[in-house]
Amino acid sequence: MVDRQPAVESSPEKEKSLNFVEEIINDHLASGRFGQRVHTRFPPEPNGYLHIGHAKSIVLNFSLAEKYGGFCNLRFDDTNPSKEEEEYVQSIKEDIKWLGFDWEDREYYASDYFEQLYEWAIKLIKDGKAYVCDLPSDKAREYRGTLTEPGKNSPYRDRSVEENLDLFERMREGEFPDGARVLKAKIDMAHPNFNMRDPVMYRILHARHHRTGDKWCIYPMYDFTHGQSDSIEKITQSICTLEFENHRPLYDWFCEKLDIHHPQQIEFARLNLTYTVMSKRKFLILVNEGFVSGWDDPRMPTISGLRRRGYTPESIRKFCDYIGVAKNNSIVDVTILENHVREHLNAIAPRVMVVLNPIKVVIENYPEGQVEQLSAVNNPEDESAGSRIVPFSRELYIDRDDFMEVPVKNYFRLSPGKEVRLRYGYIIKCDSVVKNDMGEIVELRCSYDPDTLGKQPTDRKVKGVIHWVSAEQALEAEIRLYDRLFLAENPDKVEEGQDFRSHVNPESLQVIQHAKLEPSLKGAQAGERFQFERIGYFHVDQDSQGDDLVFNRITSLRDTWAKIASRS
RNA sequence: UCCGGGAUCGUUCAAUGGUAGGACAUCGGCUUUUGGAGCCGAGUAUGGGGGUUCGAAUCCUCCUCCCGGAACCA
Repeated sequence: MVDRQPAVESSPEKEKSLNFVEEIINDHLASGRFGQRVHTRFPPEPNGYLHIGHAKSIVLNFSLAEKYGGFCNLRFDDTNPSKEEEEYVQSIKEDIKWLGFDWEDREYYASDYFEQLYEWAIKLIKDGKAYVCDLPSDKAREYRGTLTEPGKNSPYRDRSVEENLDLFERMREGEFPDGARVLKAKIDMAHPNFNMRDPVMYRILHARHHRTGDKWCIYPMYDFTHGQSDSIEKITQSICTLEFENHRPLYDWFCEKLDIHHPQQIEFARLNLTYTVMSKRKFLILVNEGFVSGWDDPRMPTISGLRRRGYTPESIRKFCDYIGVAKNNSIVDVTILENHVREHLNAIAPRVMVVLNPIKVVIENYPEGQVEQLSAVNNPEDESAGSRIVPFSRELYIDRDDFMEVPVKNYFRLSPGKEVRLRYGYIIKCDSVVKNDMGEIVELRCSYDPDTLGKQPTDRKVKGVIHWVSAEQALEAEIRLYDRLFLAENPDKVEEGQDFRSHVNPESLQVIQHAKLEPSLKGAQAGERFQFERIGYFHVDQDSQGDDLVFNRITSLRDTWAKIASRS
């Protein structure tokens, strides 16, 4: 494979400091350990959906390859047929593509290496470095020793090479039931690192594999697969998470004993986020017990959940880049993620006016039947986004939050006798309040100042600006207001006898059925994102059917007023 | 308890023997037809003790705390 040109150097005056992985790579480059090559890989097990934590690894591996002009492979670590499925392969590929990365033709599967792995196992047996062990798993556990006591040698440890070869071949032939025998590496039962106490290389598993079918009934373990797969693919830096640190000596042992290309394993801290959980097991509980609607529920930190929520791939990539890579366990504040999507959407999302919780406004001095077409800017951050027309008429809707019968201090929206600016429109004044028998406000009677369209009155200052929708032309839609799934910063921190379930936010989803939308939203397509002015960013959900639109709240706008109001 | 890691503002990442810095969060101000966005400013950190050095977050040493490890999972 030819090397690519490194990505264009960023401006030298703004030199970004290197993370520890880049420092290691630079050392390798300087020493020439792998020539001048950088070749990484992202190695998911196809046994679940990808989440934001995987995104960190994906971004790291692919970006490093790009930065150094190398390559990044996609390799499925599919050595456990009892847990893996084709469905997951597809979703993983889709998620990586959506994030914006391309593995080109380098899509590999550990299962493609099974034959080579088998031959390498034979070699180790012949070299006296592996043996077939008949100890059942519970016995094997006893022989392994404990944290403080060394293990002891299996009684099968000194079988002859011939016997081992014979037994291992018969394991492959399917002569023995699951669990009857394993192939182990002969290392050191007294090693302080458990992974070196004669680790299992192969187990018997009469299970159908999603790619190799029934060809095999013995499957290699992770430790006997991963390093060699890296080796076969001529990987240079094999980047994984911290929990594999203890496996590195074994990774190195196999490469050495097999005398094959030997990549450098480098471990980094996985991503943790506040107010969420990040494990397949917990996702499964959330889905199975109905806390969420599925793996792609917009509250889930899965890639598919974030996608459905409306997050942009750019913002996720930028976030991953921003949080950096290090070895200390950290919990990243989820607001940092939210800020990244806000920042991106602020630049690209068209603005529209939507009233979530409508209250009718009648402008009594505005002619009945008259409709004015007002011009509204699509995106103040992007002049090229142009403008659109919004109809204005005698009857409108405004949000309930934008009116207070008895205003609190510093409230500068609408209240009796007070004025407010209708965004892109006129200044109106609330003259009276209409209530029903229950005392609930059903309507506001107002008057408008015709001389305030596009200009500020000279005799007074009107500070408040609110959004609105013309009643007759309004569209209706379902709006799903998503909030964080957990109320606790760390959902796993619980009282005795409880678990993360007890921290689930019962109000993480609030559905609004008949929100009022400005008519320009007609024809909005699933996947489009908008800023509802003064409210937040919203994504047209796939549940939308033609004119029956469904919007997901991606994230709210920063709400300074809410902050002030909640303080008092 | 054994082995392997880790410890810097509230959070996260820098500073690689030479003024501890940025971002987010917080607080204050300016500006604004989004209480949005933007702009300006403020406060807050080297886990602890010893040592080396003119000088230590950085090197040495002892201690403390946190994380991971005893699947025929990855």
